[in-house]
Amino acid sequence: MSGPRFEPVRTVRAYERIVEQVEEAIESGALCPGERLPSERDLMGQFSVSRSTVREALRVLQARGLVRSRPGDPHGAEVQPFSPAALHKSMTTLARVDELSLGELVQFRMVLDASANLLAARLRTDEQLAEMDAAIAGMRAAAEVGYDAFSAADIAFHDAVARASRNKLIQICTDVVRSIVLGLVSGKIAAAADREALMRQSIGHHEEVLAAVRAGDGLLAARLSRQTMYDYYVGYVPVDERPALRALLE
Amino acid sequence: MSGPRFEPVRTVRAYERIVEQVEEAIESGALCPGERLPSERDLMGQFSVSRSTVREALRVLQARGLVRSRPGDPHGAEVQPFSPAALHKSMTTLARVDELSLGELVQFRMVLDASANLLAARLRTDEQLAEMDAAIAGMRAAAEVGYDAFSAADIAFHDAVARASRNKLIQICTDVVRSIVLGLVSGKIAAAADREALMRQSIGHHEEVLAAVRAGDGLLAARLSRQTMYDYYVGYVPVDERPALRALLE
DNA sequence: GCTAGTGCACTGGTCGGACCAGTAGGCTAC
DNA sequence: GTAGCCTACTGGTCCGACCAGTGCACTAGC
Repeated sequence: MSGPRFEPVRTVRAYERIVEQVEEAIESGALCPGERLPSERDLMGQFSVSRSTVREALRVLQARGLVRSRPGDPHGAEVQPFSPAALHKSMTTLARVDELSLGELVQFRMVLDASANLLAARLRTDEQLAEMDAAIAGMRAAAEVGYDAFSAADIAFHDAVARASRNKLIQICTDVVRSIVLGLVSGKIAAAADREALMRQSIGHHEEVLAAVRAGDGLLAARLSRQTMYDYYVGYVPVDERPALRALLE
Repeated sequence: MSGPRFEPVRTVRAYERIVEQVEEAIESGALCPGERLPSERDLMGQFSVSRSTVREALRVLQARGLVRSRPGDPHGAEVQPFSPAALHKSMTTLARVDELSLGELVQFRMVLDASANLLAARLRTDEQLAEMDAAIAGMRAAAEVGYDAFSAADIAFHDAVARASRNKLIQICTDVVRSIVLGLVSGKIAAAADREALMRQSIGHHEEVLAAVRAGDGLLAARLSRQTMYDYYVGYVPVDERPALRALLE
């Protein structure tokens, strides 16, 4: 009964075809980071379209973080090395549209950080362990300076752990979600009256986590890191969201 | 010694200012999904720029998934509800550029799915439990039909678990990473000679996981789900990446 | 000889105008 | 009252133009 299966003809914009072709070239490795695209005027010849169309395609590619163009650059747009900037942008948008609550974000960080610690405890090298040591030393020193410095050292520690997990997706998501969370609460933390006590407590917690990582006890490291994160942020999470956070603690 | 601190003047393109303004309007809620932007010709008046500039801004907004324009639509571009499409796109790019290996992706799925199961075991409602039951029944029925149907039912189960976790970030990331993984391996699974045995085994594993969720045993559900995912995909992961996956298993 | 300075050719960013195919909704003819 | 046409408008694409900025070759000076 069914005749030849006709598929709906999807009209494809000219600039989309260009985006697809360039994207394909980059993803297939035909174009490597650092290499240059031809100039817009060359591209309009190669694709047989007008410059407006070429430019719209380049805008899309730039929005996706694949290329970057600079006015006056005689070499054309530059193919960018991958950066999680686009990922970061869309996740930030997601959070800002208020689709995501602070509780969900912190909960996600607890999940990611715990997993990173679990993996780090089992996969870390001695150099990575040294990095974590250095980061905690930095936290201790920075606590005397102020919250901003402390926060930076704190980030360095978590980054070292994430790197030790050897999972780039964990690293990227950790980075993205953390910066969103900090954007939401860093002002409140900096203004907190008892932030010195908070920082001192946090250093102690981090030392315990590191000890577990050093000992190779992944489960302990994961549990401690969850608890550390919980204690640090629970005060800023609305009361009705806290039970969901506690559901992650044993 | 240091005079007044001058910051470098960052030249901002006209179209970027437009993107920022519209983005702000959407993220602040001044523009809601479903609402329409003025026509391009109106916008060029409001922003005092040419239509090319307006269009470049719209291309960027469209690439970020915030608006969508249709040729001939007399009402102007439509503000889109948030969709993880942009997130998906950038993560897919990341995977295609080979920044992400299959091992890392599967490992990330293990982390997400285990967390979703842990939370689901502790937060699920009876309706959600019924959804999971239905999904497993669907898997059993679909296994007779073929791999595609089975895969769809499998997805339905994991989605139900993710929803029960009550964390939208987990749901979204689960969805995105899963579709990338499936894009990489679904062909191989469909072609596997022993896929019937694989499906039957997988159903059994899922039933065990669901039993743990039903019993409220979050730790068990998490461990079983990690193991299930590992067993299902380990055959497609390069041998040298497998130890990292096993590091997630107790 | 080499360096410092200049000029040029070309770039991307923006503008304005033009045409086309498509759509929605009002209007007309039945 | 309804079916079908008409029109005003849309977004997609093209063209040509101008500007400010950049890199490089060339030149003038040491």
